Amino acid sequence: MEQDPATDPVSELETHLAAFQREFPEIDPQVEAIVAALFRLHRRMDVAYGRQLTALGISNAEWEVLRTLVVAGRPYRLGPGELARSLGLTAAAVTHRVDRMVTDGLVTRSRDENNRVRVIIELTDAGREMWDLVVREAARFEAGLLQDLGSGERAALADGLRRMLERVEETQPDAAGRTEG
Amino acid sequence: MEQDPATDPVSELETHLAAFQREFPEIDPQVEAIVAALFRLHRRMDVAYGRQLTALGISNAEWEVLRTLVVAGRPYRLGPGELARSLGLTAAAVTHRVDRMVTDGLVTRSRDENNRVRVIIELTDAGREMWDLVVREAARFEAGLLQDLGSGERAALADGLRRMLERVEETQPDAAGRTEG
DNA sequence: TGCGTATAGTTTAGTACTGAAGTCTTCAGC
DNA sequence: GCTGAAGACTTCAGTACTAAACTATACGCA
Repeated sequence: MEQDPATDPVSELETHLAAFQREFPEIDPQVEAIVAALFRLHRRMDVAYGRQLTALGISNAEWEVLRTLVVAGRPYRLGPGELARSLGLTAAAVTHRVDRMVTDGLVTRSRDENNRVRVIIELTDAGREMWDLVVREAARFEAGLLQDLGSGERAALADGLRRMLERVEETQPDAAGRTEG
Repeated sequence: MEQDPATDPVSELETHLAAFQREFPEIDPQVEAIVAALFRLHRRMDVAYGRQLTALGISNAEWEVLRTLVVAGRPYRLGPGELARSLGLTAAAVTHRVDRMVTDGLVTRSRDENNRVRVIIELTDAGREMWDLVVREAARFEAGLLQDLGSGERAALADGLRRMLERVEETQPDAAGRTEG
């Protein structure tokens, strides 16, 4: 990775973009810059969240389930099938995750007595408290990432991302979004 | 998820943001909007890339290895250790991935005769051709996502993402970035 | 030359996921 | 109220990963 100091790219992102220009000159560098920054940023944030979660004693998988239940609203109950759709997982994976979370006391699993085919996964008080804890930590971290940007710049960023998201949702309609972020 | 039509959010993103405001009113909604859009966009794009790759006959894992070799530049050779660092995987995982890719004819594995501890993973012509094919498809897709945005808007988006990335790299220095995107 | 340590990569054991097969509950039709 | 089909979840078999143990080569130094 050693390079001539005069042209040494400052970041790994620049190295990547330079390599792309070298290998594929006909690709629009601005498009590639946006996509590459987006993927790198996501990756880094994901790693950072993982660390925070580990420090707080839960896994990323458990956190996703907690968040999905909270976003669903009171009384914080969903079936395995609903969870699977929201999380973009198979029902089998949800069965395994919920097994672990019941052991950890974050959720309970019970049969719906009105319709015994259905299973109800419900957030416990401990689960809700864990959620609060994680969200506060994450919000602090996220605010830090954006601290350099003024209100107008944030609005421009949010707008750009939203418009890309609308496009991708049009283009790829059935790729059900897991409740991420 | 049924809601009053008058306030029915148009997208799943808005549902998520509304839920966050409801459950956690003290969080800055603009920050949450940026982070949530970013994660959703990444997820959708990831799914879209996965489909393209499947259609072209390789997996996402194989694609990551091809890209890392190409970005490294001619003669498109790296050792398992370098690949592991770039990809954010363990050396063990690289061993397994390369096993599959050798079978598929995308790369070759050989000993460095000057230093027999080292193993050289080298892109084959077939691997390079596959890379070209994938990049062209991906570039078309990415350009489509950005087609609504003017040059100034793209610059603002790229700038915002880059500044977030710089921040996260400062805050989380050792989370080596895999060569993603 | 030969020993000890460091380095590069592979193998092994264990975890989390997927797709498919299986189990149990409900409901419609007779 | 029995039977068959449909639906919701779980179990099973297989895949890809990680951490840790292992193997083999290289290097420093007497």
